Amino acid sequence: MKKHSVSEENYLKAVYHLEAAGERVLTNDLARTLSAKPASITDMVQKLTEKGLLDYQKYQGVQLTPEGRKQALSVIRKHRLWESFLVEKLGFNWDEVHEIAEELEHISSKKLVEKLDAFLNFPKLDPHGDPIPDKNGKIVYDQALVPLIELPANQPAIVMSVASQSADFLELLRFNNIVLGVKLEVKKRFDFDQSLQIKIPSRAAFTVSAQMAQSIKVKPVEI
Amino acid sequence: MKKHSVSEENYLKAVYHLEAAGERVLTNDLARTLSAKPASITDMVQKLTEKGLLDYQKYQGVQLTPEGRKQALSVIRKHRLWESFLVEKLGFNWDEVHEIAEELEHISSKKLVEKLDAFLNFPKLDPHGDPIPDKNGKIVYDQALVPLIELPANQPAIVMSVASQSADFLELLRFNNIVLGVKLEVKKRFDFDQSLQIKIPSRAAFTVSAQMAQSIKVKPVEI
DNA sequence: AAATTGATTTAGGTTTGTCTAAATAATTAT
DNA sequence: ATAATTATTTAGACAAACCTAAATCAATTT
Repeated sequence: MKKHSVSEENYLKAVYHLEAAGERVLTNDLARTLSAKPASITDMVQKLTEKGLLDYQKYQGVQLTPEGRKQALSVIRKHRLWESFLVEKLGFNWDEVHEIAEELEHISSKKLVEKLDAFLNFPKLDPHGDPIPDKNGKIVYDQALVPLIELPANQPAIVMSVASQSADFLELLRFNNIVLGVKLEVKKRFDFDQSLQIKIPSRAAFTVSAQMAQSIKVKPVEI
Repeated sequence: MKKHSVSEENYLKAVYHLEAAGERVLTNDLARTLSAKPASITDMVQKLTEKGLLDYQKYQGVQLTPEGRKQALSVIRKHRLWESFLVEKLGFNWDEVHEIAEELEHISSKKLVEKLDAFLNFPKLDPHGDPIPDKNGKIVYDQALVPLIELPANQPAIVMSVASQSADFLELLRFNNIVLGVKLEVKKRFDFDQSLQIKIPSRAAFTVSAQMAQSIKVKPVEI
């Protein structure tokens, strides 16, 4: 288990996240998420395939090998632990930690990660509600989570997680005072643009776009 | 105030540490501390001179410019704050934090550094007894420190700082149970090899080499 | 089935930070 | 003062990770 460059780690992480959406990951998708040109992606995935971390086939995109997935999960583990540290211990807001964690996740010391984990009391979720893989890469998803867009009307639910870390998205969340743990209900859905009217107890109702509602994960609760 | 590459930061740091010893810093000295070939040093110091961080003159070595010194101190500040964090909060031993801090010192967020500083309660010294520059690069040296080798016999003193982070050096310190804050006296000096016999209260006396005694900084105390 | 469009790959180039080998300057010893 | 030694610089090369432009493959439309 040697160490990889920052770039290599970012490629593995990107493939991991894109794979979640389904089948093989295409060059162009990687180009978009990594902000690089498709030609550069081809170079790099070939290199990572030679190292046994990806399985690449011309024109057919890539897949993580078991070893590649293990590496990706290790980076994601570090990212989420550092985010937890920044919020829990240093008092950052949850919408300003992603960029910093993008740097911290590449610090290599294994011992550091384990000590950090212990210092944080072995958290299961990061500040955005995403699960933190354990040291063996095991990751526990909450099966009960659904995107807000799929929540039936008048079914109370708790906001558990958000599926994007983009600054624009988090800004809008904050504008609407949506934080993890808040309880809400869908009051109305507008077929025209799929937008939803949302009610949070003791606040005025407001609407969110379909795009927003897609990225907010909630857990329905008993009535 | 733009950001610099990891390599550039390491060059500035190396020049800063070597400058402490006296006048201009020579290519070969940098080659040694940075583990690079002299030819590579020449290239890089030329580049840093063009950026206004170093003042380089052919065959005459380099000096930090005010801007270069400011950058170097910023990196050193981060290094020492992270070392403090690793020891104080994560429970590392002082002899295992240097390598990790070499990576952490290059994390760029200014806000992170200030929050970390506050979290640690604005420490003045790092775990090795070295002063931590403040956010303006101001650094307070304890004028009363002398190398153990210069301590007169039978003059009690407190170990305040060590002038090397090498693993071999720290291992030997540990072997002799020398930690920061410990009180000791020189009992005898052997002219043959300049080695010293040291006594620490309630422990058997032991000897240290001149090389060791050079790197241990102590503060004499009243009798 | 041919043509157009879009995705992907290839070929060749750039920058950063390193290297080796050869040339030159500075220093030290004779 | 000259020779030998050591330090430094120059020149040319290389790997990593990116780029642009051109070529090729795949998918879709007509």
